[in-house]
Amino acid sequence: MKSSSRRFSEFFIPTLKEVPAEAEIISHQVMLRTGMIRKLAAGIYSYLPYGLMALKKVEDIVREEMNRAGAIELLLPSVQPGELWMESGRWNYYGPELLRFRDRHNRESCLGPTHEEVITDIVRREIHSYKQLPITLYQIQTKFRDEIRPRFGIMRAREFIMKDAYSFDIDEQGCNRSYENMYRAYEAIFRRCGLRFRAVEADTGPIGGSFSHEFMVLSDTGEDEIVSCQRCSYASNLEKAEVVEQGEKSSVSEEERVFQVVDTPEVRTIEELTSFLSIGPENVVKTLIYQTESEPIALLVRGDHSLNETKAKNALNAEELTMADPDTVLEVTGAPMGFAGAMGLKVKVLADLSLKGMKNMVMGANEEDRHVLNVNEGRDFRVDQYADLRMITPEDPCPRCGGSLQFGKGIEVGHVFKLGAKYSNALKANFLNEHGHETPVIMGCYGIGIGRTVAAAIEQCHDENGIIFPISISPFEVIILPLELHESRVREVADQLYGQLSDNGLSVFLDDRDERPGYKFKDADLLGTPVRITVSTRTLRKESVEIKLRSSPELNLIPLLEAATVIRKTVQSLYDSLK
RNA sequence: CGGGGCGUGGCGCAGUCUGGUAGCGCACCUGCUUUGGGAGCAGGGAGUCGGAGGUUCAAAUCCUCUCGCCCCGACCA
Repeated sequence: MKSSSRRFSEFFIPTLKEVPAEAEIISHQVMLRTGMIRKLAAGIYSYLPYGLMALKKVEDIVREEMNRAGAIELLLPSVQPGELWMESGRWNYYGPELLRFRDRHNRESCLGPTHEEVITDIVRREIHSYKQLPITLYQIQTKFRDEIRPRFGIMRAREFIMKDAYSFDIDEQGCNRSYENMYRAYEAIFRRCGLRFRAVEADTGPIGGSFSHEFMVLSDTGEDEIVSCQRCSYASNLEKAEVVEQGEKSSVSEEERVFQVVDTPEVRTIEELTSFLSIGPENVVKTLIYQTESEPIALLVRGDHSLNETKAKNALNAEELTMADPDTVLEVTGAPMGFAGAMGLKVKVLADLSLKGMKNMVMGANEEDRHVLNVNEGRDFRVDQYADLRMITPEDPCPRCGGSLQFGKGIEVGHVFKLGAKYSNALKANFLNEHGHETPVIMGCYGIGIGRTVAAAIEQCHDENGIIFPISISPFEVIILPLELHESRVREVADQLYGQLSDNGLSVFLDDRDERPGYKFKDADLLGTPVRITVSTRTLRKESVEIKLRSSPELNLIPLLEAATVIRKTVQSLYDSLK
């Protein structure tokens, strides 16, 4: 008998009737109610048996697809020496998210939030020749990131399980192939998990690297905003989405009018300004004073646009970018916040492309309670550099094909990066190429949040009664509910079916608790097992059992003699639908 | 870290303003009845009221400090 089959009475699934107050989103609520997880501390969870089973289902799919793609599994330590992080330069860069401590010998250590350093260390020690490349290594392991604010249960925990893979190639072309290969494996993985997802272009963040895609599960509870093209396959994280400036703006051909200062008492925001002056926000230049790690700078965007800090950071090549505090604003502009303008600024000025050539704009006068009208670049202020600095809007066209864009939310469950030689250079992971030259290995890295994938699946597949598991990640494939345990025939048939299906390799959950029918139905719905079999005196009167899919309200009777076969086929067809 | 909120049997909450025997629903245990959508009756067990200090004849309740958790923001796979 397959060991994954279980009897409720001999298993441990502590279900909850009421929703714990701490849970906000559906997946968190339902994972607590089904007894999948329990919280130990903020962002730290115990996985109870039912939750662990779901995690393992996802892990198994990930392993199969990674192995199929030629990746090789290993397991790296979670405690890592600080030394290695100092060598890569991330000891200082990573910040408080990296949980650091000293061991008894007073050696700096940390809990691994990711494993580029460790894996690169292995490769630098063991790989010396192009003949050993390419290679892709992966692990499924617990990570720790000391998040400022963990939330949504397992969705954004401090301790979490992640599959991380790292590819090593002799050159860029090879790395691109490895990247492609992983990208395709990811598509296969999430498809098999029964998820509606989209791969989007993304910023690389602190992991670094040259380009990257995020795999987003489409869900309104997602924390990331994504845009996708309705016509072509373009999809992107909102913060990464390029804006293509199209055509000439109406005001570009205008005559430059006479510069004019106006009194605007207590008018600070764009809304206040546009209603005070009765103009449209597109005629206003927003002057934002920011602070990088080295200097204050001014960023200009149009009044109806918002600044994309990621783009600004990249355009400036800055490591840090934060809104300047009121004192800095006063120092740079000579005015309190709300009246900043670009005229006469000593700091570097970057402007969004949409402002290029715009005439007779309105901006702050760098003087309290004053704005200026008819401001023109060149004549009245200077721009050091034009760049794509703003957030894309629903009015903007697709940067690839010009089609219209759709905005939505997503949960990031996977991320693939092309790292290039960032870590191999820092850690001197070199090999000898076929010409005998020492060359850095070219790396890629690829993560999947295992727990987050389970949570995202629940977020996407549920109804008011509980989970509707895609069969591929459901802890059990079939749940059997014998309704009247005191009836020996009911119990016998249920037991027999349980044994028979289990022997056939199905994972079956037998609810053999002496509970009333309603209670069992509710729990079965909560747990979300795809196929439900009910055995009762009523069904046995017709020498049948009842079959119902969790995903459909339809009830059907199947004759006892055919039951096992029909159930097997039903399960199989559910798997087939995920291919 | 800034703003807001909450800590009272396992879970969900009332009681705190106005100090005076610690309560309700669910869950749990025993018995009987009940059995197709979270049963009924009867009986029962279970709480340092987050912690420390203080005020008071008397503190869940008032004061001070502290810890934990949740939400919003900044941050982030």
